[in-house]
Amino acid sequence: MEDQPFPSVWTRPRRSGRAQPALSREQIVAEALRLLDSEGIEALSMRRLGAALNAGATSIYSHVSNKDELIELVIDEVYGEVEVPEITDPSAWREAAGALARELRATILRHPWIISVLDELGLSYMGPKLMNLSEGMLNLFEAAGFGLVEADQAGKFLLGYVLGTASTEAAVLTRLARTGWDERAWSESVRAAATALVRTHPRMSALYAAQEHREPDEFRESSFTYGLERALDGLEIRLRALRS
Amino acid sequence: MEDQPFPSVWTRPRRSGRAQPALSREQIVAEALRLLDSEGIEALSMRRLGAALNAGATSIYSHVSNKDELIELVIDEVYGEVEVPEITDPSAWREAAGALARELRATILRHPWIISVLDELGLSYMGPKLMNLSEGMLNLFEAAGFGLVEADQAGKFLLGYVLGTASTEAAVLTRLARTGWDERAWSESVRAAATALVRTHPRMSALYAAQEHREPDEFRESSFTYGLERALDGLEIRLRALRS
DNA sequence: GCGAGTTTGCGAACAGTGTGCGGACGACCG
DNA sequence: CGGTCGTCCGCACACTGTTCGCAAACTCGC
Repeated sequence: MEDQPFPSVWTRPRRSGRAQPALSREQIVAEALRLLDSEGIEALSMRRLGAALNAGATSIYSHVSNKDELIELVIDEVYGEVEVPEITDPSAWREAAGALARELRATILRHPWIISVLDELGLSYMGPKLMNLSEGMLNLFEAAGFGLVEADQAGKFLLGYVLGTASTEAAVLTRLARTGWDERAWSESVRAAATALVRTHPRMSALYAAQEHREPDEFRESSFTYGLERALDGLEIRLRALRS
Repeated sequence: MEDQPFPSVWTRPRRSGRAQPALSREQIVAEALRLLDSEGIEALSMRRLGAALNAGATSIYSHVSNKDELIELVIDEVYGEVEVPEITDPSAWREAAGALARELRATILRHPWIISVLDELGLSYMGPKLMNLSEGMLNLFEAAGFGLVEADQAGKFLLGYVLGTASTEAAVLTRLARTGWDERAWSESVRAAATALVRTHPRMSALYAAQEHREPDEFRESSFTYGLERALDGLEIRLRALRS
């Protein structure tokens, strides 16, 4: 980090050395998260991360065995941002589930790089923060009136929808950030391309024409809300069937 | 490719040369897809792909400007595998939508590497095969009774659920393939880990205990079906409300 | 107080990546 | 026949994750 004109044995400054432990796993994970949020997935290299920590790249390996493991830790950290509402009154379930879904979406959109790392999630669900999230979700849906096993399925259903939808949104956002485009201009160009295909794809071109004057982000959000309501409706009629 | 003892100008075999065009975009995409399916995402390097085509790595760049562009082409190819059912009778919509959802899930699970490339999907929806898919989906939901704009939202809802759920499944599968584990053994170890957390996570440990003797893949599928039914229910009551 | 052992930091090196450059070559057009 | 064009590809560059081995510093038993 601090450059050294003569890297000779004598001139060595303080060897940076072992002053205090200097590096900790928490620090590393936090810095990785900051790097990811500000510059995206391809900015996270071990060398850059090391530099950001005023350390060498390989120093990280004392606290984390792998880049994959590091990413798992970061992902679990992100899961920790999601707060699961607690309810006692079963009639409050719908609002609570909706709030959970919205918060999960917001979390994904706050860290859009997470979708390029989705294939690591298969194991990371053993992470403590995700365990808490799952536990809270089971709690929520049990309080709503589902049995334990069905509460799990209901939760997976809702989270599946949110994950799929928000992933698509995040893909658009990262693409825009990478190319430096504006979301409005981009959707204009898509609309133009779609309207050029009237003959083969009449509904698509009609669809884009109908949405000419909508703000893209407001449109994305209202689409999300539409699906969320349908999902909650589906759960609600199932709950009604269970009660009778 | 064919090794040459003396790479001198005279001894040169036939320079392989320009016999026939030898490489085409279709060929490259097909070979990339084969490579991805058989060995996963990290096996796809330009050098390996070139070698698989009996060509040099950089030859590919004449037909495709980028690795990212190549991946977009491959993704669109995969979308082409999804067949959208056509209906005329509105009452057949539920079955048709369910079939579409199942087929999309099957397609994702057939190409599980696709989730590690999800962040490219943001633009690739301009690909012709995906356009066809979208057009067909709009058709389906319009025939079911939705207006054009709402048909789009309904389709995004259903596909969002499928994408999210199948992504999670694919993540598990690729993880297993990478580590060489068996799905059954893996779910056993997860269950063991979960039951050890009774104090802090009672519902999770109870949940895993209750599912001790289920076959993991059958369980995944039934969870998917559960969510699919809820999603279709949600759409159905909306349709009923529209009709009255 | 002091040597032994463990932990941490890190420079060098290795195998591998995507891709720009420039040359070579075959095919086609005038 | 000459020139231009598109394709093929070896080389090189800047980068990646990770291993190895060594040096420094902290911890602990005596």
